[in-house]
Amino acid sequence: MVTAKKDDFPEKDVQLSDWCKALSHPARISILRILAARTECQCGELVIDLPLAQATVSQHLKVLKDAGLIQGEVDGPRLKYCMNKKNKDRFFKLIEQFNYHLSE
Amino acid sequence: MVTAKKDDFPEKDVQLSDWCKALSHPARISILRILAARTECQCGELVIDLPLAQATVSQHLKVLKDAGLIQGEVDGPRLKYCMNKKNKDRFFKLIEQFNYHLSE
DNA sequence: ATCGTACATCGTATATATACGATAGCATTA
DNA sequence: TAATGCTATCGTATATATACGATGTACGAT
Repeated sequence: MVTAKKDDFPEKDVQLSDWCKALSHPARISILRILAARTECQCGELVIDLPLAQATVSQHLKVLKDAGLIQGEVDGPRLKYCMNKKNKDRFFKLIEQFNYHLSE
Repeated sequence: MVTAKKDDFPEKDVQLSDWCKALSHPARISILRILAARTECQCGELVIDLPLAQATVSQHLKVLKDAGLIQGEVDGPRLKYCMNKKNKDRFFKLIEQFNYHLSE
């Protein structure tokens, strides 16, 4: 990329594409499924369930966190992750609008 | 990536992540919007509407085509692109299922 | 104070993605 | 046949993403 052209596009589409990018790896989709099932979860538990090294899982968590789809909470001695429901709902609403717009 | 771990994940999640990846750039979201509005469209028309060079637009079209979200049709002398409605509907169905699964 | 546990971050290797100019292919038109 | 218009592909530069071992950080337990 000589220069990033991404921001020459409508804000809404940039937001939608950013969220889609956050879901563009099956590990991150799996993480969201696991978090939904357990309400909250430590990184270590995810490492057990996923075919990836701890550093890699941590990296995927960062991507989801930066996209605002999950959040980390300090729960006493442990760091627990959980879904950011507000943004999750925003994402699915935006996707639904997009679908509606395409189908008209 | 030393080795791609992608395929160690459930087929359904790989499919969903592939479609999300196809939507992970605002140019491709814009292209889908334009195609939906015009039913069908030539590459050249897209180049006019997007802040990108012709080669780059063609590359984005390839990504969408490879993901199965659009298709090219030879219409007499011209090559016209249009949505692949079947796969588009599959994608939004899968996304909806995913949302349902997360909300449970 | 030391140890162990849990996790983030660093460093690094490699693969993909983004962007564009240049060029090739392939019809239609002159 | 030559010129034109449209688009895919090549070549190339650069930015991001993926993956993991090693290391750093924080803190409760011994």
